[in-house]
Amino acid sequence: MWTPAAPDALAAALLAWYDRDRRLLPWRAEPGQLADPYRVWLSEVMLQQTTVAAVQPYFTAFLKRWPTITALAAAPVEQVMEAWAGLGYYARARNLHQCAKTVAQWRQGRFPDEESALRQLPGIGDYTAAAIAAIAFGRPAVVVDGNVERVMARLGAITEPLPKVKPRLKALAAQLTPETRPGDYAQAVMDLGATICTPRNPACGICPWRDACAGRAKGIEASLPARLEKPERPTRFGIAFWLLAKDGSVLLRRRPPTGLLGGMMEIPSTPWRTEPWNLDEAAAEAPLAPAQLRDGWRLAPGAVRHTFTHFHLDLGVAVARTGASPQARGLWCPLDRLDEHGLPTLMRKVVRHALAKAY
DNA sequence: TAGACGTGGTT
DNA sequence: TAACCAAGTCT
Repeated sequence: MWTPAAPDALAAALLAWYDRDRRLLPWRAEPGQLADPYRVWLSEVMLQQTTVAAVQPYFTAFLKRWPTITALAAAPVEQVMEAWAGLGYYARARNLHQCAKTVAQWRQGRFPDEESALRQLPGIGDYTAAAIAAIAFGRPAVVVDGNVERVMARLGAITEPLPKVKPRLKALAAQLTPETRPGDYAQAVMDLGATICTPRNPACGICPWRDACAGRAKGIEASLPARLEKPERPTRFGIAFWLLAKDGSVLLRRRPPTGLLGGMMEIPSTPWRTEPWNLDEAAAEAPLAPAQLRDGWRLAPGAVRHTFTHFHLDLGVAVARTGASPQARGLWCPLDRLDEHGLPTLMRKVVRHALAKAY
């Protein structure tokens, strides 16, 4: 296995680059300082599989609304879900709130300062536990995210594919992790991956590790890390029901607490299945029986296309009107108050489609 | 353990 | 345009 000739020198070079070129982000402390654990935790959870640009406004809004972990713990989970709407991976919001309650109730609002204890909290896995231990508590934890995996694969010219090669990449990362300023070091490697050692067109010419990089020396850096082929994404079909009451409100419903878009509000719809639906067949799944509708269901032209991690969704929108606001499983919501429910992006697309095509 | 789990920017 | 993939975790 390839090993760096002088790991200490590499870490030092990276820290020097970081001190000069680091990005200014609202959750970061000054170089050499430890950051507030609450901010570190909140930002790291938001940053899971999510870009810095997407996270920034949410981080600011959360911190303003819930300045401490105790305040967050005291909030109803529905409000946390609503504030998270649009960020994706909604189990994170539920776990975030559960974690806040646990730390507030059992630890007086103070996070554990060790990786192993952090790892026990909901929503905190290997990466996040190491990141909090390093960045908020100065522990020399080995922080490995997608950036670090890419940087290590290139630095060591490691060509075996992910995910099998993860342990090797972590072992290399461990060799390089310094005892001094481990939090700054962790953020520096991730910054390096995000800004220089990028997935495509890495800027090797300005990389502080260019002279040590075995991948660059072999000219194979752009192809690393290798990955196993992913199965292709199937397409699923559904029909959403845009049901308008006489007073102009529409019917919403809350999804089950776990699973896809778990706990979020939605426009009711048929199940999402592999076969397309025809309107008559779909109407049997509607939240209101045909007898209670003024006319029948009418299919709006076009459809909403949305891509999830593991499938494409083709969602038609059926429209109908009804009398007053009859009993239905769900919540009648005035059109101008839809925002207050924190609809996930897919459901915002359905709203936009209905408003554009159905009036 | 491999699949479920969102979204938006980039190419 | 469609594929790729980003500061992962959970089951």
